[in-house]
Amino acid sequence: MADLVGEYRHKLDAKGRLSLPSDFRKALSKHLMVTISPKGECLYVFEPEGFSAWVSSLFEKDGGFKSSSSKHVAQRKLLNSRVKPVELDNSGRLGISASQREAALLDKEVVLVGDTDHFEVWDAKRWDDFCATVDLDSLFED
Amino acid sequence: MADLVGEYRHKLDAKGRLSLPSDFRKALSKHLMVTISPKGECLYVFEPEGFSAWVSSLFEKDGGFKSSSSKHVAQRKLLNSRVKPVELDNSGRLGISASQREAALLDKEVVLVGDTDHFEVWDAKRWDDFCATVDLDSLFED
DNA sequence: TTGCGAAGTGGGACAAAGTGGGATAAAATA
DNA sequence: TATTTTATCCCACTTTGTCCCACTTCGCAA
Repeated sequence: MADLVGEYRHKLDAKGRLSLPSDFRKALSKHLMVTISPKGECLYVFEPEGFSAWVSSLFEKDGGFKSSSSKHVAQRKLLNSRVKPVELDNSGRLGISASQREAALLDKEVVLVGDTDHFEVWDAKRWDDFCATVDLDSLFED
Repeated sequence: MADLVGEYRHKLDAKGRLSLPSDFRKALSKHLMVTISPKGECLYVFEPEGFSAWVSSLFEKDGGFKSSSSKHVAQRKLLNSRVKPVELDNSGRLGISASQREAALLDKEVVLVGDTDHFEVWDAKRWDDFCATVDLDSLFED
């Protein structure tokens, strides 16, 4: 699979359609999974296998504990309920449902952010605010 | 079989009919099995094979204990008594009996939740309450 | 600069999905 | 049997999504 990187500022049209950067389009298949990020601040877009792998990875941290506990069953159910399969149209756009747009507060101006195995869709202003909170300088201090 | 995911808000009409999301309809046959969830908080909808597999799976956890014990016989009997076969009508809707509607406290506003091999039917408010109790943040703590 | 193709955007026309309700047939009650 | 009730079938309305085409912008090359 791909290695998605970069930030792209695109527009969501009146019908909720979002055209992907051509780099993303080349790296991904036409079948994608869109889900609300766990904290609800943006949307994640995966390929189907990537989504499954991501969910699984969330449950492997507790040292191999299998998903039998009722807490994990509920978490898994919620994660699965929030994902929606979508297909790209003939112009390479994906339709984002009204409920998902609302959940991530997406307006017209959005930012697509590559993050290795998936990309994220942010409201432009929200993304700018997020960037402002990240302190890169501390990486270079001694 | 299918891989049912996603959350869909639909309405139960005055006759107790429920239209399925087209994604579910594509993934399932017209013959379905509706049963009250063990805890009674919603309905489960399976394909016939899926229902059988689910019941069987419930009895495999006790470390290979076969269903010979009278307790298991009774449990199996009860589970089978609570399931009702239904067929989709020509518009892709399934009729939910009055008794099952009551059991799961289904009113007009319901939520269909995909969960891999089956989907669940929740009263909308009840589902929202359930979601609110699930803590996803703990999956991301270290 | 001009021409060309690819990328991003917008919108109209049509089809499908979800919903509601009336008419008819089957079942239940008296 | 007559009457009420329940369920099934069919049609219709409204909304949403899909498909297709067109316009614009940008970059690259002749």
